[in-house]
Amino acid sequence: MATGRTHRPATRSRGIPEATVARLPLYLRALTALSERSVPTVSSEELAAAAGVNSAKLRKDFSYLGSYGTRGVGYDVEYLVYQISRELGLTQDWPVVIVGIGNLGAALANYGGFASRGFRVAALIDADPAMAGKPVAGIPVQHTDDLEKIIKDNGVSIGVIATPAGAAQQVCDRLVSAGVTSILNFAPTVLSVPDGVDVRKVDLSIELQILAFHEQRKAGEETAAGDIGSLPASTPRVAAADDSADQGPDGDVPAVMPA
Amino acid sequence: MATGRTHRPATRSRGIPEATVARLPLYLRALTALSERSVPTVSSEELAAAAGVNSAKLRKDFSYLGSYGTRGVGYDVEYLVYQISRELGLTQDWPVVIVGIGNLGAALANYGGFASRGFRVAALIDADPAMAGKPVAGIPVQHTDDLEKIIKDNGVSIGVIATPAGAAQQVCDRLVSAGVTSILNFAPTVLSVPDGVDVRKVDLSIELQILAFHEQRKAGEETAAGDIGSLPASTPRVAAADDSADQGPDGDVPAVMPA
DNA sequence: TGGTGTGAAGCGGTTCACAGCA
DNA sequence: TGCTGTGAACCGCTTCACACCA
Repeated sequence: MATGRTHRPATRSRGIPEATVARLPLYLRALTALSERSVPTVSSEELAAAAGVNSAKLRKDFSYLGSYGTRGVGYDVEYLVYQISRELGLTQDWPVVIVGIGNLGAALANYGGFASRGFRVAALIDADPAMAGKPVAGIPVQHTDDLEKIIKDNGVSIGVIATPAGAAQQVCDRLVSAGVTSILNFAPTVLSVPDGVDVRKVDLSIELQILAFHEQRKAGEETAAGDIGSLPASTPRVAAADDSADQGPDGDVPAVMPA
Repeated sequence: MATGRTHRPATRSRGIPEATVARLPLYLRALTALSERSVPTVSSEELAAAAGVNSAKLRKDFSYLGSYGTRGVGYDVEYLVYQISRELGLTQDWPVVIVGIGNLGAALANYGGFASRGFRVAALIDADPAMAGKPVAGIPVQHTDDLEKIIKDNGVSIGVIATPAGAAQQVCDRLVSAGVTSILNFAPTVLSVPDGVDVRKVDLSIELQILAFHEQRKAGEETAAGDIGSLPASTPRVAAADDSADQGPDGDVPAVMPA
Protein backbone atom coordinates (compact mmCIF):
# COMPACT_ATOMS: atom_id res chain seq x y z
CA MET A 1 0.00 0.00 0.00
CA ALA A 2 1.16 3.45 -0.71
CA THR A 3 2.29 5.66 2.07
CA GLY A 4 5.67 6.93 2.86
CA ARG A 5 5.23 10.47 3.98
CA THR A 6 7.96 11.83 6.09
CA HIS A 7 7.05 12.84 9.56
CA ARG A 8 6.74 16.32 10.83
CA PRO A 9 10.33 17.53 10.95
CA ALA A 10 9.28 19.61 13.86
CA THR A 11 9.85 23.13 12.75
CA ARG A 12 6.67 24.61 14.05
CA SER A 13 4.80 26.54 11.42
CA ARG A 14 6.20 30.00 11.67
CA GLY A 15 6.66 29.55 15.40
CA ILE A 16 3.01 28.76 16.03
CA PRO A 17 2.50 25.26 17.45
CA GLU A 18 0.26 23.01 15.37
CA ALA A 19 -1.95 22.42 18.36
CA THR A 20 -2.52 26.14 18.56
CA VAL A 21 -3.25 26.46 14.84
CA ALA A 22 -5.87 23.73 15.21
CA ARG A 23 -7.64 25.78 17.87
CA LEU A 24 -7.57 29.15 16.12
CA PRO A 25 -10.67 28.30 14.04
CA LEU A 26 -12.46 27.47 17.27
CA TYR A 27 -11.62 30.83 18.77
CA LEU A 28 -12.53 32.55 15.55
CA ARG A 29 -15.96 30.98 15.54
CA ALA A 30 -16.62 31.99 19.12
CA LEU A 31 -15.37 35.49 18.44
CA THR A 32 -17.54 35.83 15.36
CA ALA A 33 -20.57 34.94 17.43
CA LEU A 34 -19.61 37.59 19.98
CA SER A 35 -19.02 40.08 17.22
CA GLU A 36 -22.49 39.51 15.82
CA ARG A 37 -23.89 40.24 19.24
CA SER A 38 -21.84 43.43 19.23
CA VAL A 39 -19.86 42.42 22.30
CA PRO A 40 -16.84 44.77 22.36
CA THR A 41 -14.43 42.84 24.58
CA VAL A 42 -14.00 39.42 26.19
CA SER A 43 -11.83 38.04 28.92
CA SER A 44 -9.77 34.92 28.31
CA GLU A 45 -12.06 33.18 30.77
CA GLU A 46 -15.25 33.95 28.84
CA LEU A 47 -13.82 33.27 25.43
CA ALA A 48 -12.26 30.03 26.61
CA ALA A 49 -15.62 28.85 27.92
CA ALA A 50 -17.26 29.67 24.59
CA ALA A 51 -14.59 27.79 22.69
CA GLY A 52 -14.54 24.84 25.06
CA VAL A 53 -10.94 25.13 26.24
CA ASN A 54 -9.39 26.39 29.46
CA SER A 55 -8.27 29.95 29.79
CA ALA A 56 -4.60 29.25 30.39
CA LYS A 57 -4.38 27.41 27.12
CA LEU A 58 -6.17 30.18 25.30
CA ARG A 59 -3.89 32.87 26.69
CA LYS A 60 -0.86 30.80 25.78
CA ASP A 61 -2.23 30.32 22.27
CA PHE A 62 -2.79 34.03 21.81
CA SER A 63 0.64 34.79 23.14
CA TYR A 64 2.09 33.09 20.07
CA LEU A 65 0.25 35.57 17.87
CA GLY A 66 1.39 38.58 19.82
CA SER A 67 0.12 40.72 22.68
CA TYR A 68 -3.36 41.49 21.53
CA GLY A 69 -5.04 41.83 24.91
CA THR A 70 -5.24 44.51 27.52
CA ARG A 71 -4.33 43.61 31.09
CA GLY A 72 -7.19 44.09 33.47
CA VAL A 73 -9.65 44.31 30.58
CA GLY A 74 -9.48 41.46 28.07
CA TYR A 75 -9.39 41.23 24.32
CA ASP A 76 -10.99 43.50 21.74
CA VAL A 77 -13.34 41.21 19.81
CA GLU A 78 -13.13 42.86 16.40
CA TYR A 79 -9.40 43.21 16.55
CA LEU A 80 -8.91 39.57 17.47
CA VAL A 81 -11.26 38.43 14.71
CA TYR A 82 -9.10 40.31 12.27
CA GLN A 83 -5.80 39.07 13.64
CA ILE A 84 -6.84 35.44 13.70
CA SER A 85 -8.41 35.64 10.26
CA ARG A 86 -5.21 37.08 8.93
CA GLU A 87 -3.11 34.47 10.68
CA LEU A 88 -5.22 31.69 9.20
CA GLY A 89 -5.06 33.22 5.76
CA LEU A 90 -8.77 33.84 5.58
CA THR A 91 -8.51 37.41 4.42
CA GLN A 92 -8.13 36.01 0.94
CA ASP A 93 -10.48 33.70 -0.93
CA TRP A 94 -9.42 30.08 -1.41
CA PRO A 95 -10.91 28.36 -4.42
CA VAL A 96 -11.66 24.74 -3.58
CA VAL A 97 -12.58 21.78 -5.79
CA ILE A 98 -14.60 18.83 -4.59
CA VAL A 99 -13.92 15.54 -6.33
CA GLY A 100 -16.50 12.80 -6.04
CA ILE A 101 -20.06 14.07 -6.05
CA GLY A 102 -21.86 11.23 -4.35
CA ASN A 103 -23.96 11.66 -1.26
CA LEU A 104 -21.11 13.10 0.71
CA GLY A 105 -19.72 15.28 -2.06
CA ALA A 106 -23.17 16.74 -2.61
CA ALA A 107 -23.52 17.37 1.10
CA LEU A 108 -20.21 19.19 1.12
CA ALA A 109 -21.16 21.22 -1.95
CA ASN A 110 -24.36 22.29 -0.26
CA TYR A 111 -22.58 23.05 2.94
CA GLY A 112 -22.92 26.74 3.67
CA GLY A 113 -19.73 26.99 5.68
CA PHE A 114 -17.59 27.33 2.59
CA ALA A 115 -18.67 30.69 1.34
CA SER A 116 -18.98 32.13 4.80
CA ARG A 117 -15.31 32.46 5.41
CA GLY A 118 -12.50 32.46 2.96
CA PHE A 119 -13.52 29.46 0.88
CA ARG A 120 -15.29 29.21 -2.45
CA VAL A 121 -16.34 26.08 -4.29
CA ALA A 122 -14.64 26.63 -7.63
CA ALA A 123 -15.74 23.34 -9.18
CA LEU A 124 -17.35 19.96 -8.62
CA ILE A 125 -15.77 16.99 -10.34
CA ASP A 126 -17.05 13.45 -10.80
CA ALA A 127 -16.00 10.43 -12.82
CA ASP A 128 -19.55 9.53 -13.82
CA PRO A 129 -20.30 10.90 -17.31
CA ALA A 130 -23.99 10.89 -16.43
CA MET A 131 -23.32 13.50 -13.76
CA ALA A 132 -21.59 15.92 -16.14
CA GLY A 133 -23.45 19.15 -16.53
CA LYS A 134 -25.93 18.30 -13.82
CA PRO A 135 -26.01 21.10 -11.29
CA VAL A 136 -25.39 20.36 -7.63
CA ALA A 137 -25.79 23.21 -5.20
CA GLY A 138 -26.11 25.43 -8.24
CA ILE A 139 -22.75 24.39 -9.63
CA PRO A 140 -22.54 22.18 -12.73
CA VAL A 141 -20.61 18.96 -12.20
CA GLN A 142 -17.65 18.51 -14.52
CA HIS A 143 -16.00 15.33 -15.66
CA THR A 144 -12.76 13.99 -14.22
CA ASP A 145 -11.14 14.20 -17.64
CA ASP A 146 -10.93 17.94 -17.24
CA LEU A 147 -9.51 17.83 -13.73
CA GLU A 148 -6.11 19.24 -14.58
CA LYS A 149 -7.52 22.05 -16.67
CA ILE A 150 -10.03 22.99 -13.99
CA ILE A 151 -7.34 23.14 -11.31
CA LYS A 152 -5.09 25.30 -13.40
CA ASP A 153 -7.74 27.61 -14.80
CA ASN A 154 -9.03 28.37 -11.35
CA GLY A 155 -5.71 28.48 -9.55
CA VAL A 156 -6.93 25.90 -7.08
CA SER A 157 -4.55 24.85 -4.35
CA ILE A 158 -6.98 23.09 -2.01
CA GLY A 159 -8.79 19.92 -3.03
CA VAL A 160 -11.44 17.86 -1.26
CA ILE A 161 -11.58 14.14 -2.01
CA ALA A 162 -14.98 12.54 -1.45
CA THR A 163 -14.58 9.60 -3.81
CA PRO A 164 -14.74 5.90 -2.94
CA ALA A 165 -11.59 4.56 -1.34
CA GLY A 166 -10.44 2.85 -4.50
CA ALA A 167 -10.24 6.03 -6.51
CA ALA A 168 -8.76 8.27 -3.85
CA GLN A 169 -5.05 7.76 -4.43
CA GLN A 170 -5.37 8.21 -8.15
CA VAL A 171 -7.42 11.37 -7.77
CA CYS A 172 -4.93 12.58 -5.20
CA ASP A 173 -2.01 12.02 -7.59
CA ARG A 174 -3.75 13.95 -10.34
CA LEU A 175 -4.67 16.80 -8.03
CA VAL A 176 -1.12 17.06 -6.80
CA SER A 177 0.48 16.96 -10.21
CA ALA A 178 -1.96 19.63 -11.36
CA GLY A 179 -0.77 21.89 -8.59
CA VAL A 180 -2.91 21.21 -5.53
CA THR A 181 -0.85 21.37 -2.34
CA SER A 182 -3.49 20.86 0.34
CA ILE A 183 -5.94 17.99 0.44
CA LEU A 184 -8.88 17.20 2.68
CA ASN A 185 -9.49 13.48 2.37
CA PHE A 186 -12.84 11.88 3.19
CA ALA A 187 -11.95 8.53 1.65
CA PRO A 188 -10.87 5.82 4.08
CA THR A 189 -7.40 5.44 2.64
CA VAL A 190 -3.93 6.45 3.62
CA LEU A 191 -2.89 8.84 0.90
CA SER A 192 0.66 9.03 -0.28
CA VAL A 193 1.81 12.49 -1.28
CA PRO A 194 5.14 14.16 -1.97
CA ASP A 195 6.77 16.50 0.49
CA GLY A 196 5.24 19.91 0.66
CA VAL A 197 1.70 18.65 0.26
CA ASP A 198 -0.58 18.70 3.28
CA VAL A 199 -3.20 16.05 3.77
CA ARG A 200 -5.88 16.11 6.41
CA LYS A 201 -8.21 13.21 6.89
CA VAL A 202 -11.81 12.95 8.06
CA ASP A 203 -12.94 9.41 8.69
CA LEU A 204 -16.32 8.64 10.15
CA SER A 205 -15.67 5.01 10.84
CA ILE A 206 -12.54 5.77 12.81
CA GLU A 207 -14.43 8.25 14.95
CA LEU A 208 -17.15 5.72 15.63
CA GLN A 209 -14.64 3.05 16.52
CA ILE A 210 -12.98 5.33 19.01
CA LEU A 211 -16.36 6.02 20.58
CA ALA A 212 -17.10 2.30 20.65
CA PHE A 213 -13.88 1.69 22.53
CA HIS A 214 -14.88 4.07 25.29
CA GLU A 215 -18.46 2.86 25.23
CA GLN A 216 -17.29 -0.67 25.80
CA ARG A 217 -15.15 0.46 28.66
CA LYS A 218 -18.12 2.17 30.29
CA ALA A 219 -20.22 -0.96 29.93
CA GLY A 220 -17.47 -3.03 31.49
CA GLU A 221 -17.29 -0.72 34.47
CA GLU A 222 -20.98 -0.86 35.12
CA THR A 223 -20.92 -4.62 35.13
CA ALA A 224 -17.93 -4.72 37.38
CA ALA A 225 -19.48 -2.21 39.73
CA GLY A 226 -22.88 -3.81 39.56
CA ASP A 227 -21.75 -7.31 40.29
CA ILE A 228 -21.75 -8.32 43.88
CA GLY A 229 -18.43 -6.94 44.99
CA SER A 230 -16.41 -8.67 42.35
CA LEU A 231 -13.22 -6.76 41.77
CA PRO A 232 -11.94 -3.39 42.93
CA ALA A 233 -13.84 -1.91 39.97
CA SER A 234 -12.10 1.35 40.56
CA THR A 235 -11.58 2.07 36.91
CA PRO A 236 -12.15 5.78 36.44
CA ARG A 237 -14.57 7.33 34.02
CA VAL A 238 -13.54 8.05 30.51
CA ALA A 239 -13.76 11.74 31.22
CA ALA A 240 -12.90 14.27 28.65
CA ALA A 241 -9.95 14.36 26.37
CA ASP A 242 -9.24 17.59 24.65
CA ASP A 243 -8.50 18.81 21.26
CA SER A 244 -6.92 16.57 18.73
CA ALA A 245 -4.69 19.19 17.33
CA ASP A 246 -3.12 18.72 13.99
CA GLN A 247 -2.54 15.87 11.71
CA GLY A 248 -0.68 18.00 9.30
CA PRO A 249 0.31 16.54 6.02
CA ASP A 250 0.86 12.84 6.01
CA GLY A 251 -2.52 12.62 7.61
CA ASP A 252 -3.21 10.24 10.34
CA VAL A 253 -6.20 11.24 12.31
CA PRO A 254 -9.93 10.95 12.01
CA ALA A 255 -11.74 10.43 8.78
CA VAL A 256 -15.23 10.08 7.32
CA MET A 257 -16.58 7.36 5.09
CA PRO A 258 -16.23 3.72 4.33
CA ALA A 259 -14.44 1.50 6.71
CA MET B 1 -22.18 29.75 25.27
CA ALA B 2 -22.43 26.39 26.81
CA THR B 3 -19.37 24.35 27.47
CA GLY B 4 -17.94 23.34 30.74
CA ARG B 5 -16.67 19.84 30.24
CA THR B 6 -14.00 18.79 32.56
CA HIS B 7 -10.72 17.89 31.02
CA ARG B 8 -9.31 14.47 30.70
CA PRO B 9 -8.36 13.58 34.25
CA ALA B 10 -5.56 11.64 32.73
CA THR B 11 -6.25 8.08 33.70
CA ARG B 12 -5.58 6.45 30.41
CA SER B 13 -8.38 4.27 29.23
CA ARG B 14 -7.60 0.93 30.70
CA GLY B 15 -3.90 1.58 30.33
CA ILE B 16 -4.07 2.18 26.60
CA PRO B 17 -3.01 5.70 25.61
CA GLU B 18 -5.66 7.67 23.74
CA ALA B 19 -3.23 8.26 20.90
CA THR B 20 -2.92 4.53 20.52
CA VAL B 21 -6.67 3.97 20.60
CA ALA B 22 -7.03 6.53 17.83
CA ARG B 23 -4.65 4.51 15.68
CA LEU B 24 -6.13 1.07 16.28
CA PRO B 25 -8.87 1.59 13.65
CA LEU B 26 -6.13 2.46 11.18
CA TYR B 27 -4.28 -0.75 11.88
CA LEU B 28 -7.50 -2.69 11.75
CA ARG B 29 -8.32 -1.34 8.31
CA ALA B 30 -4.88 -2.23 6.98
CA LEU B 31 -5.06 -5.67 8.54
CA THR B 32 -8.50 -6.31 7.09
CA ALA B 33 -7.15 -5.54 3.64
CA LEU B 34 -4.29 -7.99 4.20
CA SER B 35 -6.71 -10.57 5.50
CA GLU B 36 -8.82 -10.30 2.36
CA ARG B 37 -5.74 -10.95 0.33
CA SER B 38 -5.11 -13.99 2.51
CA VAL B 39 -1.78 -12.70 3.75
CA PRO B 40 -0.92 -14.82 6.81
CA THR B 41 1.62 -12.62 8.60
CA VAL B 42 3.05 -9.10 8.47
CA SER B 43 6.08 -7.45 9.94
CA SER B 44 5.72 -4.23 11.89
CA GLU B 45 7.50 -2.52 9.05
CA GLU B 46 5.03 -3.61 6.39
CA LEU B 47 1.94 -2.99 8.46
CA ALA B 48 3.21 0.39 9.55
CA ALA B 49 3.72 1.39 5.93
CA ALA B 50 0.19 0.30 5.06
CA ALA B 51 -1.23 2.27 7.96
CA GLY B 52 0.90 5.33 7.35
CA VAL B 53 2.80 5.34 10.62
CA ASN B 54 6.34 4.38 11.55
CA SER B 55 7.13 0.91 12.77
CA ALA B 56 8.44 1.90 16.19
CA LYS B 57 5.16 3.59 16.97
CA LEU B 58 3.20 0.60 15.77
CA ARG B 59 5.18 -1.84 17.87
CA LYS B 60 4.81 0.39 20.88
CA ASP B 61 1.06 0.59 20.26
CA PHE B 62 0.73 -3.17 20.02
CA SER B 63 2.80 -3.64 23.14
CA TYR B 64 -0.02 -1.98 25.10
CA LEU B 65 -2.38 -4.69 23.91
CA GLY B 66 -0.07 -7.54 24.77
CA SER B 67 2.61 -9.59 23.08
CA TYR B 68 0.81 -10.66 19.96
CA GLY B 69 3.81 -10.93 17.66
CA THR B 70 6.50 -13.50 17.05
CA ARG B 71 10.10 -12.34 17.15
CA GLY B 72 11.88 -12.90 13.92
CA VAL B 73 8.59 -13.43 12.10
CA GLY B 74 5.97 -10.73 12.62
CA TYR B 75 2.29 -10.68 13.46
CA ASP B 76 -0.42 -13.18 12.57
CA VAL B 77 -2.93 -11.16 10.56
CA GLU B 78 -6.11 -12.98 11.58
CA TYR B 79 -5.16 -13.06 15.20
CA LEU B 80 -4.40 -9.37 15.27
CA VAL B 81 -7.65 -8.52 13.51
CA TYR B 82 -9.49 -10.37 16.22
CA GLN B 83 -7.54 -8.83 19.08
CA ILE B 84 -7.92 -5.28 17.85
CA SER B 85 -11.61 -5.77 17.07
CA ARG B 86 -12.14 -7.07 20.54
CA GLU B 87 -10.18 -4.23 22.06
CA LEU B 88 -12.24 -1.67 20.16
CA GLY B 89 -15.46 -3.36 21.13
CA LEU B 90 -16.36 -4.26 17.57
CA THR B 91 -17.22 -7.87 18.28
CA GLN B 92 -20.61 -6.63 19.29
CA ASP B 93 -23.09 -4.59 17.28
CA TRP B 94 -23.59 -0.97 18.21
CA PRO B 95 -26.96 0.49 17.29
CA VAL B 96 -26.54 4.10 16.18
CA VAL B 97 -29.07 6.86 15.57
CA ILE B 98 -28.52 9.73 13.19
CA VAL B 99 -30.30 12.97 14.04
CA GLY B 100 -30.73 15.56 11.30
CA ILE B 101 -31.38 14.03 7.91
CA GLY B 102 -30.28 16.84 5.64
CA ASN B 103 -27.65 16.43 2.97
CA LEU B 104 -25.06 15.29 5.42
CA GLY B 105 -27.34 13.07 7.46
CA ALA B 106 -28.47 11.35 4.28
CA ALA B 107 -24.88 10.88 3.20
CA LEU B 108 -24.08 9.30 6.54
CA ALA B 109 -27.13 7.06 6.36
CA ASN B 110 -26.05 5.86 2.95
CA TYR B 111 -22.52 5.39 4.06
CA GLY B 112 -21.63 1.74 3.81
CA GLY B 113 -19.00 1.81 6.50
CA PHE B 114 -21.55 1.47 9.24
CA ALA B 115 -22.77 -2.01 8.64
CA SER B 116 -19.37 -3.31 7.68
CA ARG B 117 -17.99 -3.36 11.15
CA GLY B 118 -19.81 -3.28 14.41
CA PHE B 119 -22.25 -0.49 13.69
CA ARG B 120 -25.88 -0.54 12.64
CA VAL B 121 -28.09 2.42 11.83
CA ALA B 122 -30.98 1.79 14.20
CA ALA B 123 -32.93 4.91 13.28
CA LEU B 124 -32.94 8.20 11.41
CA ILE B 125 -34.50 11.18 13.15
CA ASP B 126 -35.45 14.58 11.80
CA ALA B 127 -37.40 17.56 13.08
CA ASP B 128 -39.17 18.16 9.78
CA PRO B 129 -42.64 16.55 9.85
CA ALA B 130 -42.54 16.36 6.05
CA MET B 131 -39.62 13.94 6.31
CA ALA B 132 -41.41 11.54 8.62
CA GLY B 133 -41.97 8.15 7.07
CA LYS B 134 -39.90 8.99 4.04
CA PRO B 135 -37.24 6.33 3.58
CA VAL B 136 -33.59 7.33 3.37
CA ALA B 137 -31.12 4.58 2.61
CA GLY B 138 -33.99 2.18 3.08
CA ILE B 139 -34.73 3.36 6.59
CA PRO B 140 -37.86 5.41 7.33
CA VAL B 141 -37.17 8.78 8.92
CA GLN B 142 -38.86 9.28 12.28
CA HIS B 143 -39.85 12.50 13.95
CA THR B 144 -37.88 14.14 16.73
CA ASP B 145 -40.87 13.88 19.05
CA ASP B 146 -40.18 10.17 19.39
CA LEU B 147 -36.47 10.56 20.02
CA GLU B 148 -36.49 9.35 23.61
CA LYS B 149 -38.64 6.34 22.81
CA ILE B 150 -36.47 5.39 19.84
CA ILE B 151 -33.31 5.56 21.91
CA LYS B 152 -34.73 3.45 24.67
CA ASP B 153 -36.49 0.89 22.51
CA ASN B 154 -33.32 0.23 20.56
CA GLY B 155 -30.89 0.43 23.43
CA VAL B 156 -28.89 3.07 21.59
CA SER B 157 -25.81 4.43 23.28
CA ILE B 158 -24.15 6.14 20.33
CA GLY B 159 -25.72 9.13 18.60
CA VAL B 160 -24.67 11.10 15.54
CA ILE B 161 -25.70 14.75 15.36
CA ALA B 162 -25.97 16.15 11.84
CA THR B 163 -28.37 18.98 12.55
CA PRO B 164 -27.81 22.70 12.00
CA ALA B 165 -25.69 24.34 14.69
CA GLY B 166 -28.65 25.95 16.37
CA ALA B 167 -30.36 22.66 17.16
CA ALA B 168 -27.31 20.67 18.17
CA GLN B 169 -27.14 21.42 21.88
CA GLN B 170 -30.82 20.74 22.38
CA VAL B 171 -30.65 17.48 20.46
CA CYS B 172 -27.56 16.58 22.43
CA ASP B 173 -29.31 17.20 25.73
CA ARG B 174 -32.23 15.02 24.71
CA LEU B 175 -29.97 12.24 23.49
CA VAL B 176 -28.03 12.28 26.72
CA SER B 177 -31.03 12.31 28.98
CA ALA B 178 -32.48 9.41 26.98
CA GLY B 179 -29.36 7.39 27.70
CA VAL B 180 -26.86 8.10 24.92
CA THR B 181 -23.33 8.26 26.28
CA SER B 182 -21.27 8.74 23.11
CA ILE B 183 -21.88 11.44 20.55
CA LEU B 184 -20.35 12.15 17.18
CA ASN B 185 -21.03 15.79 16.44
CA PHE B 186 -21.02 17.21 12.91
CA ALA B 187 -22.57 20.51 13.91
CA PRO B 188 -20.16 23.41 14.32
CA THR B 189 -20.88 23.95 17.97
CA VAL B 190 -19.14 23.23 21.22
CA LEU B 191 -21.43 20.78 22.94
CA SER B 192 -21.84 20.77 26.67
CA VAL B 193 -22.35 17.34 28.17
CA PRO B 194 -22.22 15.85 31.66
CA ASP B 195 -19.33 13.77 32.88
CA GLY B 196 -19.23 10.28 31.52
CA VAL B 197 -20.45 11.29 28.09
CA ASP B 198 -17.96 11.24 25.22
CA VAL B 199 -18.19 13.72 22.42
CA ARG B 200 -16.16 13.64 19.26
CA LYS B 201 -16.37 16.39 16.72
CA VAL B 202 -16.00 16.49 12.97
CA ASP B 203 -15.82 19.95 11.52
CA LEU B 204 -15.15 20.59 7.87
CA SER B 205 -14.58 24.29 8.18
CA ILE B 206 -11.96 23.83 10.86
CA GLU B 207 -10.08 21.35 8.70
CA LEU B 208 -10.16 23.73 5.77
CA GLN B 209 -8.95 26.60 7.89
CA ILE B 210 -6.01 24.59 9.12
CA LEU B 211 -5.13 23.76 5.52
CA ALA B 212 -5.46 27.42 4.58
CA PHE B 213 -3.02 28.34 7.30
CA HIS B 214 -0.35 26.06 5.87
CA GLU B 215 -1.24 27.02 2.33
CA GLN B 216 -0.70 30.65 3.17
CA ARG B 217 2.63 29.86 4.70
CA LYS B 218 3.72 28.02 1.57
CA ALA B 219 2.72 30.96 -0.59
CA GLY B 220 4.63 33.30 1.67
CA GLU B 221 7.75 31.20 1.38
CA GLU B 222 7.63 31.12 -2.37
CA THR B 223 7.35 34.86 -2.54
CA ALA B 224 10.14 35.34 -0.08
CA ALA B 225 12.32 32.89 -1.95
CA GLY B 226 11.29 34.22 -5.33
CA ASP B 227 11.91 37.85 -4.59
CA ILE B 228 15.29 39.18 -5.41
CA GLY B 229 17.16 38.17 -2.33
CA SER B 230 14.88 39.89 0.08
CA LEU B 231 15.12 38.19 3.43
CA PRO B 232 16.81 35.05 4.68
CA ALA B 233 13.74 33.16 3.51
CA SER B 234 14.93 30.12 5.29
CA THR B 235 11.52 29.13 6.56
CA PRO B 236 11.26 25.38 6.29
CA ARG B 237 8.58 23.46 4.46
CA VAL B 238 5.39 22.59 6.21
CA ALA B 239 6.36 18.97 6.07
CA ALA B 240 4.20 16.32 7.56
CA ALA B 241 2.51 16.25 10.89
CA ASP B 242 1.20 12.97 12.09
CA ASP B 243 -1.91 11.62 13.59
CA SER B 244 -4.19 13.84 15.52
CA ALA B 245 -4.98 11.28 18.12
CA ASP B 246 -7.94 11.60 20.33
CA GLN B 247 -10.24 14.35 21.28
CA GLY B 248 -12.02 12.18 23.73
CA PRO B 249 -15.16 13.44 25.28
CA ASP B 250 -15.41 17.13 25.63
CA GLY B 251 -14.50 17.18 22.00
CA ASP B 252 -12.16 19.70 20.66
CA VAL B 253 -10.76 18.61 17.38
CA PRO B 254 -11.81 18.60 13.81
CA ALA B 255 -15.37 18.84 12.68
CA VAL B 256 -17.51 18.92 9.56
CA MET B 257 -20.14 21.44 8.56
CA PRO B 258 -21.04 25.06 8.79
CA ALA B 259 -18.56 27.54 10.01
C1' DT C 1 -7.93 45.41 41.48
C1' DG C 2 -8.43 42.36 37.59
C1' DG C 3 -6.90 39.97 33.90
C1' DT C 4 -3.05 39.34 30.53
C1' DG C 5 1.41 37.41 29.40
C1' DT C 6 4.82 33.97 30.38
C1' DG C 7 8.73 31.25 32.69
C1' DA C 8 8.88 26.85 34.60
C1' DA C 9 7.16 22.46 35.92
C1' DG C 10 4.54 18.47 34.56
C1' DC C 11 2.84 15.06 31.38
C1' DG C 12 1.76 12.25 27.47
C1' DG C 13 3.50 10.71 23.35
C1' DT C 14 7.19 9.70 19.97
C1' DT C 15 11.59 8.11 18.79
C1' DC C 16 15.74 5.74 19.70
C1' DA C 17 18.36 1.86 20.27
C1' DC C 18 19.06 -2.47 21.79
C1' DA C 19 18.16 -6.64 24.59
C1' DG C 20 15.95 -10.91 23.91
C1' DC C 21 13.63 -14.62 21.73
C1' DA C 22 11.92 -17.71 17.65
C1' DT D 1 19.73 -13.93 11.75
C1' DG D 2 15.61 -11.16 11.98
C1' DC D 3 12.11 -8.89 14.06
C1' DT D 4 9.56 -8.06 18.27
C1' DG D 5 9.14 -5.83 22.72
C1' DT D 6 10.57 -2.09 25.64
C1' DG D 7 13.44 1.01 28.82
C1' DA D 8 15.12 5.51 28.32
C1' DA D 9 15.89 9.85 26.10
C1' DC D 10 13.57 13.38 23.87
C1' DC D 11 10.04 16.61 22.51
C1' DG D 12 5.95 19.34 22.32
C1' DC D 13 2.00 20.63 24.57
C1' DT D 14 -0.58 21.66 28.77
C1' DT D 15 -0.98 23.43 33.23
C1' DC D 16 0.54 26.12 36.99
C1' DA D 17 1.52 30.19 39.26
C1' DC D 18 2.72 34.64 39.43
C1' DA D 19 4.93 38.92 37.74
C1' DC D 20 3.32 42.87 35.52
C1' DC D 21 0.54 46.40 33.89
C1' DA D 22 -4.02 49.17 32.38
